[in-house]
Amino acid sequence: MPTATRTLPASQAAAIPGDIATEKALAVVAKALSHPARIHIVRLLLEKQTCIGCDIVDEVGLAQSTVSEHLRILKSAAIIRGEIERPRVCYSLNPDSLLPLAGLLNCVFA
Amino acid sequence: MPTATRTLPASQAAAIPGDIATEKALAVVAKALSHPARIHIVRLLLEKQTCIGCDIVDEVGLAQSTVSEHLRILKSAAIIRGEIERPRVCYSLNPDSLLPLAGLLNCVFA
DNA sequence: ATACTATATCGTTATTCGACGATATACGAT
DNA sequence: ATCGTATATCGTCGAATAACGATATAGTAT
Repeated sequence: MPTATRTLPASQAAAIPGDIATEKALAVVAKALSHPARIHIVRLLLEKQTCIGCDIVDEVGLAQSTVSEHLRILKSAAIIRGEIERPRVCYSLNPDSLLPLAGLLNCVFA
Repeated sequence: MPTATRTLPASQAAAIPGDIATEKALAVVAKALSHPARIHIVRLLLEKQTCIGCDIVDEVGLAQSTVSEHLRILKSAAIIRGEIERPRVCYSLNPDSLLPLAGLLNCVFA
């Protein structure tokens, strides 16, 4: 996971992203983050880098099927990735998915 | 973990926010941003600093009652404020409300 | 083969959301 | 007092969400 080349300032300093497609994309990411359990999962992956599903279930404290659904939602927004290691799945963050939203928020504080 | 102390507003740099209350608060802000029309409104206010409601209605292109509801949702998350100037309301961003979410996202890129 | 583990999917239920038109409110102007 | 403007609220409807238990899937171990 090479972090050296992440270009935060460049992508953020730019103009406020304006087109409809971008707004929809931002809304999709925000919606994926719009539940406490999913925030919890993101925070967990931020701390641990990677985590297998069953540990996430324990940590979140909801039914396995419910957590699986939250993971599916995060995956469908590309916020996390799941690498299959049967019978487990090893989850990790995909920071790129958060860049547009981070960019918008940084515009607020620019 | 993240070692970062980028110099944005000081309140962002800290550790990953952990407690349940914070997670709920983050989810509330994310949910308020989880609709394209509301992203549009935020972006608009970012560009224009302030904007009266009827101009937002024109810009967003949904029914007045629908836009009013979106404004209500943004207001209830404290993302925007509405200053009454009868018969208008002058809306503006409240950046403070976005700090926690911006902080979390910045942790991702730290 | 059988059993166990981890995960995903299905079916159901209650709740919330998003959109709209219609109506209410509050003010300034005529 | 009536009209016009800007905004908020109400009522409704269909769609989406969140939660769960039950079940299916796919691998590993015995």
